[in-house]
Amino acid sequence: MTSEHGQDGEPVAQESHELSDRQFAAVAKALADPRRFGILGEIAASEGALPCCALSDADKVSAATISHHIKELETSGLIATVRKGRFVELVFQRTTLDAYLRRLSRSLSPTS
Amino acid sequence: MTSEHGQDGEPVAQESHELSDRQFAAVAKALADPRRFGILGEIAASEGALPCCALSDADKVSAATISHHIKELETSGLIATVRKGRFVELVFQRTTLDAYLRRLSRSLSPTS
DNA sequence: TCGACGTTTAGACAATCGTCGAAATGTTGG
DNA sequence: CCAACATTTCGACGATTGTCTAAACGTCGA
Repeated sequence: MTSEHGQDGEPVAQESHELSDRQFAAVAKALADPRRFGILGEIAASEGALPCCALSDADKVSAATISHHIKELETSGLIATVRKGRFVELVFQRTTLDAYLRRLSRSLSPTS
Repeated sequence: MTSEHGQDGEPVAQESHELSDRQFAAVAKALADPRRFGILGEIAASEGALPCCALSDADKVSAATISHHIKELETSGLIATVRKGRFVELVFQRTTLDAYLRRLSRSLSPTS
């Protein structure tokens, strides 16, 4: 599953557009856990793609926990996943992060 | 105005510098709850200061809950509180938000 | 084919979280 | 002084979360 997880028919898009309220909340929540943020940082650093098992956290927590965090990052739109045989490539979605930063700035700016 | 109150003994006070790892995590967590983010938005909107009881959420949840969120926002450094008689003035700390945005951008940028 | 490997799912558990009501604290005005 | 008000603290509750183990799934190589 390389796409998203909308549940009420509202698709969770990852264009350079604005984030829906739901996706904005999902991104904020995804960034709130230090371990998850660390994983995201690693994915963002290795621009391109890397499999789950290459994450440095892979030997700090169980595979199930990694999978859980990956799913949450994907649901929020911060990363995309691409199956490559046995592996799953993790791709950072910078557009989502940028949209989050924009909305955060905008919705807390004095002229809002 | 740009320098924090010199001799108050207020807990969290930081310049427009970098956030510590702990404060970065605290800000991320503080922003992760929609209601708390809404409260922060209201505080940021009324640039200057407003008391807790003036928050629009004040009639949606109990006073205890408001107080809890206020404390979390204050602990993270996103707002400051100033007692004004019976009231507590809430002051948005834009420098903290800006520092958070900067660190978020920087730590997820390709050249990190 | 079969077994090893990467990943996901299911189920469970403790910790944390958002919320509440009630009581306490502190402050102002009559 | 006292009553009303703003806020905080306390203790509790259900929901969510991060984590685990065990099992299942899917894919490759020998």
